[in-house]
Amino acid sequence: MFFLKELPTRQMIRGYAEQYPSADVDSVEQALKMMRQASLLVRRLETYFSHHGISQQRFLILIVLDREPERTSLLASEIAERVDVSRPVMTRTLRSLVDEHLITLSADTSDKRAKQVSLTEKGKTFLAEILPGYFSEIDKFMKESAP
Amino acid sequence: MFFLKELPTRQMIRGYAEQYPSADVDSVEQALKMMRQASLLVRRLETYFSHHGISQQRFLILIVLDREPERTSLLASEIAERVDVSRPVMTRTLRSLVDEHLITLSADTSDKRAKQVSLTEKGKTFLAEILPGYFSEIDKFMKESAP
DNA sequence: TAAATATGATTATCATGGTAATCATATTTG
DNA sequence: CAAATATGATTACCATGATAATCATATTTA
Repeated sequence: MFFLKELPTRQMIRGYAEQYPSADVDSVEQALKMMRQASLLVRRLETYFSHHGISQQRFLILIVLDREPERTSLLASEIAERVDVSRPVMTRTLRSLVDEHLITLSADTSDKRAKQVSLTEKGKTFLAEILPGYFSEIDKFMKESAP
Repeated sequence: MFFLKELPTRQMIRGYAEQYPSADVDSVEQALKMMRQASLLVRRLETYFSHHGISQQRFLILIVLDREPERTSLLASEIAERVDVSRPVMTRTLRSLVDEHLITLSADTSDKRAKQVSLTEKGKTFLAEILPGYFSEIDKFMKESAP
């Protein structure tokens, strides 16, 4: 992440922009601000999650499973693709969710390599409990940092 | 980080917003987009840095040292404060920068606990080499993701 | 000033991100 | 159809974030 408090000055960006005339000082400055803001929000949300014994990554997996109305399960690789995280990370994170009984894994009937992942009832309930607070944390953050 | 590809739908956010009327659907949606965008940019920059044998964190330390015109060194704790990262992370990262001869550490004369951190000539040169590419990566990213 | 508290840095430990390599099974292709 | 290739999942290993505890030294306070 990117927590730098004092961003590079416009002056400094301009100095480098001179060497690379295509670089737009405003858009670089905007990008740096965006990374800082997003990092602060992620940190805030991680704190929220930690108070509920979960993490952003585990939360996103639950969300992705819950959001699939026409399917009762997804492959681990499908979740990794949607959450956009590497498969080894997925393997590890799914294990921790199984340990907490928030999801279950089952063998795929047509592909012996694959694993189907489903939300448990506990997982659904838990998600429903923490989601309002999640949105409310985001909302609070945005109101605080508004100009 | 936050890489979720398909963000929660407005519909879904609205559902939770109903329970928490203070939550503004637009600002929540904007926040989710911001986290995703920033995460993608951070990932892009980490790739850039890895091609140069450095990391975002190590880079930011060099930047902070370089940006202090009236001082030749900063305390480790001052850098941690500016980069907004925990001190144990700072200790570890400074060690790797020393190993690569990009900074030097020296004892503080007035406080025996403290360590002064300075950029080496190699550190200054290296920073000057990678900075233009850094800004240009950001600029490219912003142009790509512009509407 | 002696005791209590605070601070700079570090160590130990844990969580979570990544890539490379591997295993098992599917799929494609010669 | 056998060999080559691709894919789902995992293991091993490394980087980087955090907190708690510790050590040494400063500073405050009783």
